[in-house]
Amino acid sequence: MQTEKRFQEVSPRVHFPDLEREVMALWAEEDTFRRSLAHRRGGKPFVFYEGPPTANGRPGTHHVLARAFKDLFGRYQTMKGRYVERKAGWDTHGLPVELEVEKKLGVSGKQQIEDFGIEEFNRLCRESVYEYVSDWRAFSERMAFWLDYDAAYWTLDSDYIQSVWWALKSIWDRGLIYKGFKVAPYCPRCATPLSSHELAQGYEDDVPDPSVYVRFRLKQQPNTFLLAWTTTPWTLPGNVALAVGRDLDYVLVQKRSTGAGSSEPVEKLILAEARQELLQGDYEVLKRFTGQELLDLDYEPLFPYLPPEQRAFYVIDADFVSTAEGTGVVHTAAAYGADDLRVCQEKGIPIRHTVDLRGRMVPQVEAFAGMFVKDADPYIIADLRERGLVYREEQIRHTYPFCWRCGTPLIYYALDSWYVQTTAVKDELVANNLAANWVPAHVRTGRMGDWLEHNVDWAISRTRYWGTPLPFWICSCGERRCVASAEELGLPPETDLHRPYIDAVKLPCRKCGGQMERVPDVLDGWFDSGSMPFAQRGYPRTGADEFQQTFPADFITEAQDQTRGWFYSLLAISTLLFRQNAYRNVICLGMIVDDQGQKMSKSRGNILDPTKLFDQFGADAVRWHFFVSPVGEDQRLGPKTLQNVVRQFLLTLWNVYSFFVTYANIDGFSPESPEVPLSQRPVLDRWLLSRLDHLVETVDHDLEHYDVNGAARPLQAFVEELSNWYVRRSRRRFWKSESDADKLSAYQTLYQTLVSLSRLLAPFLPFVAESLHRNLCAGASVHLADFPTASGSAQDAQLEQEMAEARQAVVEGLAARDSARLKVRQPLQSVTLPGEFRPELAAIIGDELNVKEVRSGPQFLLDTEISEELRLEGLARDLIRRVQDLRKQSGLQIEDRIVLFLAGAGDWPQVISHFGGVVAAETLAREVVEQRPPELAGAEIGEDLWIGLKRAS
RNA sequence: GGGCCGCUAGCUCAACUGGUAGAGCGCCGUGCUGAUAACGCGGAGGUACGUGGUUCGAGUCCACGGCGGCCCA
Repeated sequence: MQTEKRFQEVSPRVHFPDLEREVMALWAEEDTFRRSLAHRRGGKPFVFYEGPPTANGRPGTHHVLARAFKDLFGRYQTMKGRYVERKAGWDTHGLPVELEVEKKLGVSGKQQIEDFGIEEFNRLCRESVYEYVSDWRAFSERMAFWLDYDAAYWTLDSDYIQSVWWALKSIWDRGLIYKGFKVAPYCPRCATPLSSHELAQGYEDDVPDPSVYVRFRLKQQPNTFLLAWTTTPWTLPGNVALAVGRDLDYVLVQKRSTGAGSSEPVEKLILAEARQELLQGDYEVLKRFTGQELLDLDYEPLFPYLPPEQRAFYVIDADFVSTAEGTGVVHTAAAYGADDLRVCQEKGIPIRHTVDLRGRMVPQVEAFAGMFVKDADPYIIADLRERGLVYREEQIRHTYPFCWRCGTPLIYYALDSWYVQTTAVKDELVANNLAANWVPAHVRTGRMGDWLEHNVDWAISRTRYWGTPLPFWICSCGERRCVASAEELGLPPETDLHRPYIDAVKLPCRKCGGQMERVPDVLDGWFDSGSMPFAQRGYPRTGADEFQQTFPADFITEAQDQTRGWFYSLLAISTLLFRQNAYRNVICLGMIVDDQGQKMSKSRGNILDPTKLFDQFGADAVRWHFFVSPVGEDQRLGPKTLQNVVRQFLLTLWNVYSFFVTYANIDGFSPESPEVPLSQRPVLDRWLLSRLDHLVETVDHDLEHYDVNGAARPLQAFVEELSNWYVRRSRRRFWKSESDADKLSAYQTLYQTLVSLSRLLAPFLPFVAESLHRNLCAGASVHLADFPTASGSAQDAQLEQEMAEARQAVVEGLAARDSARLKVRQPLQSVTLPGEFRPELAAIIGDELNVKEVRSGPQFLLDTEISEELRLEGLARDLIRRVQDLRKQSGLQIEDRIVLFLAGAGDWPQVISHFGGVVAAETLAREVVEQRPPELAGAEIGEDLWIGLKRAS
């Protein structure tokens, strides 16, 4: 072996964030990502779809989770030889962007936006999107998420929009797009529906509202009334039905007569048996029955304002009826409740408004026309009271939503909405979902399957400004048309297709020759992102080949809140257009919660800033934490957890590596040295290589099957074994003076292990693995390397088993020493172990336990007798220990040779004469001199011994 | 109100299909160290969210309830 340093010196004290920045610089300089792509060009594609983050707001720690998983498989499959195109994408449309611009402008609500001007408003929305993109890119690069940003797709591009239009047109042509109503929380002052996100911001507790129990007279039994309850009397003029539960129990009751004589017939009331407590007075139950018997009974409308076009004003069955509150008979106003609307649509009951878009009663509701809904409440109650239809009235306090902008009480209101009739393909959706491999498996039939079982039509329109404009044109004659491209409108393909420009485009009506106008709504942003498999190619106008080669995806991953989001929109659109799912494998990740298990939110102030985590612990540490934590479950994350990852795993790995480099340089180890055949390597090496081969097998298999925990946890366990058993047991082999086959075998084994390990770890820890690999492999990037493959031939299950038994024997031996209060430095004569150990393992056991002989016998027995010879040897080992300390204190290098000076009395001369050679060998002393030179500092050990040393020249 | 997931040591989490509850961190004692931000051995620490049930046997299967998370209503 030569003495030149083959490997760059590695400090055991490493600062991972700094290391990562150095690696990033290297990647930038060498363009490693592109080279990794070019390297595999022509390989079988592995198709990954990037679920586009909303380019609005800064990245959070939950984004690290998803991006770590995305990156893991991209790198792994690349190393397996696949070509993994990783096209970035940006979700650029939607309400969050609009709200941000509203905030910037200090305007709120649709009226103010329109006053401000849609053109300028949308221009600012577009601008706002670009502001965050550089943040996102820097963040992603910092965590080593390799993605092709230069080829990113943008949902706001004209090409993208036209692909989406084409998709809508295809669905339109199948007859699966229709216009209907959708009930949404609505602010009558702002004249706008609110998203669930906005809704959540405006709830107030203890809001007073009227609570009214109303009599509905049965047509066939004018003396019998159904009792129904409402807290929104303004919806009563819109009543069209009463809902009961088919299987709930009801009673017919009558007040006990207080005496004879009254000629007035006594009224009978119907309500749920469980709700009788609300009755005022002494009632007797005349009859009990289930809701089934009430179905189809007609009742008298409370008001005459809605002459029915079809059957209405009768008792219907509904699954949402409960007896938790109210009467078990639910007043149903088709246009003012989501349940109401749904059940009326199912029953064919007509849906008509009694309230206009400003929240005022329409003219047809004569007595209350023009009143604001909340103002109309007392008048409506009074009207009913006068007619004897109010059974009971009071006030309640409950939680009620208000507009987060203006404080106006919200109402639930049916608005025109465009739908995709996904229920028409429900069976296909279910089947296509079942064809996908879900991780964790339960999501497939659980969360996702359940959602599909309860599938409702997809409301795709939004009455907003910044989004893909709906390509629907309507004529006053009723003719409707869907457009699939700019060309169809006579516009160049690169035209900005956003509002307001598109609003100005009128089309001639093919039917009546009149002018068709565009439906002013924009598209639900989920339709944008769910269209990405083809829209990112501009398909079908462009990119047909690329699309066909990259559909469906082999793999996607996002967090579980995407079940109803992207996971669904991809599935729904692909099913409608291509009759299959858009992805084959999907990992559904959990949410990030703080170390208290609470959701992270700005208002709680428990948000973890990922860049701070990267600066403190490094991105690899954060990534690794996610890979070993249970996939698909909530992830608790705090600084302590990450500190643990660094100390326990990353530093352990690093120190093994640093150890290797230190000694390999001292010894001039060359990776090209002729290989010691496996069969000739010592047992420890054969054991490690067997473990390694098993590890390769496990990691490869589990990554192939998307089992990230299954791959990461054994890696962590291996590093622990490597450090705390293999290296610990092998240290002497590395730093002994002679260069023999044993030493070479140790170097070759550890080198081979570290190289394989760095390749195994590359997808998980791209920075650390790169740093190791480059130094070990003459500057070659690990991300251009092949993933290790298990040979099988190195595996020796028998040996692994025996080693496990040997380690167990060591554990027991050390425990026995401890309870006999015999410190380990004191040699003992023998230990007797049950079972046979091959000599090499027996030697290891003897060394660990510091005993001269390892015998086999019927049971465990530690010989605790200390002979004079053993006692002196124990002193010798004390001496060695002292000298080593002094070496270290004196700042000597590990390989420095010394001259050792000893001056001792009592036992020491005898120790030196018996064991001086051993002491010299262990402490790298060229000579041992029994004198105390006055110029040497040295150290007094107890009363009888002085030691000193100097570097040998 | 509904669906899914989780609840195991102070904390973070394991335990293949039912078979004596484990690890890491933290704590205490001790040993070892040219062994690293260490490592070894020993110890303290558990009514497994609760209640019922199935079973020779339940952390594991079933039912009901509680708490947390996500989604839907």
